[in-house]
Amino acid sequence: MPSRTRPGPAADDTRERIIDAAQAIFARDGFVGAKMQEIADRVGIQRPSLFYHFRNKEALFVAAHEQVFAKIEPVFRESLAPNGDPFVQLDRVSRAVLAVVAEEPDFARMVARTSVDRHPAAVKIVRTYLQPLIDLSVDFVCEGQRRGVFADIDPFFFTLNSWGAALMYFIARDLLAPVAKPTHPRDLARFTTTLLQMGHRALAPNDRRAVVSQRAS
Amino acid sequence: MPSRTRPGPAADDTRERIIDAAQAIFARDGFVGAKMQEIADRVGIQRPSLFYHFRNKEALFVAAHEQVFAKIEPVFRESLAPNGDPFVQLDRVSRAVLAVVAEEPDFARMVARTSVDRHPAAVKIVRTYLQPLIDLSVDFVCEGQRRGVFADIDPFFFTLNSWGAALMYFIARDLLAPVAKPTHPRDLARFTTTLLQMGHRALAPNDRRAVVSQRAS
DNA sequence: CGGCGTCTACCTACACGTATGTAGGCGCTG
DNA sequence: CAGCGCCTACATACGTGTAGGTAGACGCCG
Repeated sequence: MPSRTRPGPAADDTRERIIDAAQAIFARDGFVGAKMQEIADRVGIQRPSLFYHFRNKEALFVAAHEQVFAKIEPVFRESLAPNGDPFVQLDRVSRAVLAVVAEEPDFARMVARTSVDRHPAAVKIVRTYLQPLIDLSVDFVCEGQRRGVFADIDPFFFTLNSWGAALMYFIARDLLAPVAKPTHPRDLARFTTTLLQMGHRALAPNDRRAVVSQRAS
Repeated sequence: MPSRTRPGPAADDTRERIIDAAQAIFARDGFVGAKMQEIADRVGIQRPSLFYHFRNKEALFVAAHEQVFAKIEPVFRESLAPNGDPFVQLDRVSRAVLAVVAEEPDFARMVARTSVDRHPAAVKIVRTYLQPLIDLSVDFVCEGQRRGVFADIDPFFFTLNSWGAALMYFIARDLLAPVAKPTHPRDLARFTTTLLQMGHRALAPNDRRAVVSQRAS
């Protein structure tokens, strides 16, 4: 437990460096793919020393994810704070999350990985840290729908759609287009937000005829 | 290679069943996470028998993905065939892909996994099978932009955004909401298409004022 | 103030489980 | 009887976690 009375001066630093290294490795390789040896190498210590700081691989996995979600959660929660105009909230959360993710691309990969992985360790992370954020999103959409501002589509689907759209870019970018020009996060936020806003406006309860006519064609 | 002169009556069937099982396991666990033992169990044969049909794990991995992309690729390519109205193409490809994916959820997970995984085996799959589809999407957006129909945003970003939005639902659905009511693929396609259409219309070169005014607020 | 015990942080060496891939045998079927 | 398809048994490699040891910092106490 972190409630150590007087931790050695260097030890605390090492613990931090282990978590940082673990984040990068786990983000890239997932729980099973990640090797403790590589994490140790990156920190510059011997592998068994990791077990001095963390009980086992899963404990390190949890610690690494805890740190990531601890950074994302407040940003997310504040952006979705009640505001009056759901579209303003949508705009805020899109920009805020993209800003965080843009400077720490590992974040996006970790979130994506835990979503895809069915390994018990990953599932536990999702249940504990990701699910609440998803719920928050879903509640937000529901509230917007209750007020008749958002379209009457499955809020859960809408939420996942949005998350997928936002995350995919950072996940696949360096793999698929190593030389792609780095789009500024501001522009990404602009497009994503606009996309979602327009989608919702188009499907909003009080203006649904456009969609119906499209489907009829 | 599948060019076997006269495969025994049962052998060919077994090979098929191995690939089917492998698809499910690889989709769930990725290359490293998947265990040959579990694949063999599911087929109902002993593990070493897998090596009679496939040289090694990676060969099976490739075969499983080959089959998936072989089903998706033509659907995708035909939907994006030149048509005149890019929005019609957008609509077609969205519906077509979602229809395929809806009846074979493993497809979505395999595509997502290979995108996230950095394992050499997965990277090779992406390079060989996924990259061409991505390129096709990017070309489609570029063509739409050249004609002034689509907004002038990074086509690569737009493509990944769309893929992410479409895939995420099927990836995370059963994990995050085991009891969510099953939305009909038709409705998903409707929402996704409309979202993208509206986003593009809103950002289209000849009507960009709406966006600018939104950003100014 | 110097010697002692102890704690931290790390090391080397190893035990153990598990996963892939191979060697060789056996039965069925054309 | 030949060979396909599958089996049992095994070789080998790798990855986690443990046992136990060591160097140095620090408090303490005679």
